[in-house]
Parts: sequence; C-alpha cells; structure tokens
Amino acid sequence: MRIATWNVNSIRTRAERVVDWLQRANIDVLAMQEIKCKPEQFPTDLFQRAGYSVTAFGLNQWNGVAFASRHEITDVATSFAEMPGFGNPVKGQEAVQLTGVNGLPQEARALGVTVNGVRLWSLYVPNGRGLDNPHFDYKLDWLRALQRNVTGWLAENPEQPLALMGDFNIAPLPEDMGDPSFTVGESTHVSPAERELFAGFAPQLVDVVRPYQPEGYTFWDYTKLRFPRNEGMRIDFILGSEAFNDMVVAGEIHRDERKQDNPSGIDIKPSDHVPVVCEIDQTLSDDEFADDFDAPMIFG
DNA sequence: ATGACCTATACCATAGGA
Repeated sequence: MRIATWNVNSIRTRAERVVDWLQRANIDVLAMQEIKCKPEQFPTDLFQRAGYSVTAFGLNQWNGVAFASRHEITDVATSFAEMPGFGNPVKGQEAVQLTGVNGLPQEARALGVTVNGVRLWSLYVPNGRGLDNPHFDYKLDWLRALQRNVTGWLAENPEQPLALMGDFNIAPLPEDMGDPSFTVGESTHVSPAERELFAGFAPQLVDVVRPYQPEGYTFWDYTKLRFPRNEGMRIDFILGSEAFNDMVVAGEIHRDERKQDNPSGIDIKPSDHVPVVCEIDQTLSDDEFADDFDAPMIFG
C-alpha cells in the first residue's frame, strides 16, 4: 500500500493536478492539508471518477484536512483529545466546530482515519507566525497535546500500525532548513522548543521516509526564487509507530511536483509543498490481527 | 542588487501562509 501526504494549498485550485499525480504515482491513500474549503466544496467527483473515496474536514477558507483513498475509510476523527483551539468561532459551523481544551474553537487541522487496519492522521500543525506571537504558544501546546495522544494510543495498543502524516511546520535538523530568511533564535520552524517537541515523538514514532530519502526539501516559498535556488525546507513528514515502520519498504519525496510544468502537461500551478510518500508491505506485519488481510486465521 | 508569490473572500485590500 502506497501512502502519501501533501499540503496541496487549495484543493479546488489544484484538484486535476493532484488526481493526475495520484494515478501517476500509484498512490493508495493520500493525506492532504490546506484544502482551504468546506467538505461540500471539495471536488469529490473528480477523485471518485479516479477510484478514490474522500473524507474531508474544513470549516472555511483556512486550513482544512482530508484523505483520499482507494480502500475503505473508517473511524473518522476530526480532532484529538485535549486539542487546543485558536481565534474566534467560525460563523455557521457551530454544528461541527468543537471547543478546545483552552476554551477556544478548534481549527480544521487534524483528521484521523483507519484504512486496511492502519491508523493514519492528516495533520496541519499551526505555523507559529513568530516566536513572540500567541500563535507560537498555540503551536507548542497543539504539539504537546498531540504527543500525549500518541503516548495514550500506543500505551493502549503498542502493536498498532499508526502514522502521523502532514505539514509539521518544523525543520527538525540543521540540514532541513535551506531558507536563508530563517535563523535559529529569531525564527519559527527552527527554534529549540519546536525541535525538542518534534524529537520528542521518538522513539514511539520515527521518520519513516528519511532512511530512504536522506536529503531534500518538501517546501519552497513562492517568493524570492526559493525553488530555482533550492532554498527550501524539509517540514512534511510521515512518522510511524514500530508496527508501521516494520512494514515500510520505500520512502520518496516527489520534488518534481514543485515545478511549474506538470509532468503530464496539465496547466495548473504547483503547490509550494511536494508530496511525501511511503510504501508499506502489510505481509511483513508481525501483528497477528493484520494477517487477516492475507489468510484466514487458524484457531485452536 | 538577495527582490521577484499565491489563495480565498462580504473582493481591487486584506489575512494567512512559512
């Protein structure tokens, strides 16, 4: 099963390009971030015609997360426990917008699903905006709450194949930051606090792509010729539990999707992020329950 | 020269992005 994450920067603008890539890259499950629309505005038909079902969560023109999958999606969650909120309630979304642990309205930044027995989260970690901005504290609190959830989920079931996928808005290692306008001590994405929190997902969760793809960025700012100069950042990740990581057989960063010209010639501008992919072989699973996918269990 | 963008919206200016 080929699993991917992609901050698409508006799915309505880029739907044809995304679906074309799904087919070219033979992707089974895609976690999307920044769909920038409500579920009823999502171009679901286009995905369905290509053989993908869609689960989307968005409140307005900001944020928004979704999954597209060739396999059945179950157990949908639009937030995790104790997720903090930010800002003001979105008008007209009282029915679906939950209140965070801090009393503020939760944003559309997390979507949990189960596919083929694998628990997957599409995550759009808050940007932070600036080290002295309230959004930065929100970012750290949001990550701390996520970490508490991961600890809880794996304490409950240590053998569960689980992956956090998405735009973490953190460049964890020095080599992950190639944008000269970001400086340790002055900028978000590279601060010690953010990097410590990211590193804190280990050893429960590990970056499953980096062993296969040790170099390369996943984002280049639209401005300042960042892509032609290759001044990007590695901020999009797939973090897998031990059971998930044991099944991984490939990891990829699809850098060409940042190019203006689509490899298939579709005239749609690129997102500022590129897809990050991992391939898992579920026959490698040690989980006796996962064996159900291949052969009936023999009891007694 | 280190600048040059992109998206959505109560739309021609602003918010948000990273």
